[in-house]
Amino acid sequence: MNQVFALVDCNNFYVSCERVFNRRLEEVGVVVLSNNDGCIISRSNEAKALGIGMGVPAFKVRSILENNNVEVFSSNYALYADMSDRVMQTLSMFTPEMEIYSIDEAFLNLAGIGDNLTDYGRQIKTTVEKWTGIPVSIGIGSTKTLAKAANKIAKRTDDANIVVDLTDSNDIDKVLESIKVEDVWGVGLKRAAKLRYAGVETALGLKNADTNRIKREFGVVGVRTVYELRGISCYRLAQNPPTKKTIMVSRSFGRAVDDIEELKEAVACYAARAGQELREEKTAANFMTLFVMTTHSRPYRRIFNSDTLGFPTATNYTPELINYSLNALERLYRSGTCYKKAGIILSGLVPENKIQLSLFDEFDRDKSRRLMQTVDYIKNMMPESNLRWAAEGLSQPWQVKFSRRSHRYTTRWDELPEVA
DNA sequence: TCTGGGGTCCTAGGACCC
DNA sequence: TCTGGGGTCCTAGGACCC
Repeated sequence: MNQVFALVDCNNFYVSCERVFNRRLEEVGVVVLSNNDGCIISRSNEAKALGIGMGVPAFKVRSILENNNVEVFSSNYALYADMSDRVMQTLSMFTPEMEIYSIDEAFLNLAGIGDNLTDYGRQIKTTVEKWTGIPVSIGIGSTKTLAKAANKIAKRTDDANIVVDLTDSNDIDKVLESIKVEDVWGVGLKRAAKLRYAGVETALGLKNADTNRIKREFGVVGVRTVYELRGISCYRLAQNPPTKKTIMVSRSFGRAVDDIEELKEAVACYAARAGQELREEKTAANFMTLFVMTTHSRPYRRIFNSDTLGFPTATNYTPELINYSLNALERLYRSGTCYKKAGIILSGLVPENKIQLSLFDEFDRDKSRRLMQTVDYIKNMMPESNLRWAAEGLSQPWQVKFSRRSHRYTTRWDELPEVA
């Protein structure tokens, strides 16, 4: 049987989440900023029309924002993650198999659904919008890359109800010709420049490119993209989230930090977060890398320094992770230097029930596991409790800034929306 | 003055082994 | 003086994605 993929993508996702709880934001320019209110990472159509680019630093478009009364929000990840869950749950009712590809996108397997895929797509779209308040775009194709392309077309069409189905299309080529090569899934800045230099400017051009040449210039990844454009599927649906291979927790500070005590708090905080994620994944780490980054300093250099170490026994026990990370920090820290960012990368992840115990292990693993279970439980049930390890500090002056965050409407009792 | 965070996969090259 | 061939594993870096 032929494969059929649908790509469902939430429109301007973060902005749409804000709009669900704030009617005032309909039909006006809205943007959402990254951590520390640094960059623009989500824009309403009105904001896009003002020429505000994706990923641009907020300070560069400040006057545009102010002159046009654009509503500006800090990121509210608790809200977005919860809204994402709702969307994904709704989608899962329409397919036996789906892959959650990112916070705002999912691939659905629609093979065997029948002839009228467009109708089925519309049904999905209306249901998601009705149940969650989030508008979505849907593209359908015989490969993931074609579904992505179809989605692109759906997004740029004015008709709000459109679902683009390329499996039904006799003139896929005509559609592909209208897509710029840099808009093809898997073609980024570098590859696009090289392709254009070689005279390939559209998705159609890439589809018809000589595979030997593509292989030479772009390796197997490039060839796969060409095949996918030709309707030969190279990427399967990845089911029930594949286990992570690394876990990274890193943040820029709200301000420059030179005091090692403050740095220690931040690092302990990231280690605690990383440990929690390990346990959520039911994995333990064998390696840890700590990195720190200095502020920009003349002449425009950022110094990045890192230290990797292997644990004697794979672990997901937070106090242990904090200890190791603080030791690593002592090695990296140079007094008199201003730091702007730190982060922890955990790798060599193994299932927690398959930990190879060291002969000289002195920890009571069972006791520590129960302690972590209790801590995680309290944190999940009572996020407002602010339960944390002593090493994470109390006032946390280095904390990331979210000066314009909306309420966490769906995950905090104390921030429920009010009905006037 | 102010530029996010979290991932994956592939490749080339070096170390090492027989 | 001549100086093989094949394989694995690991790592760093590049490119891409959202």
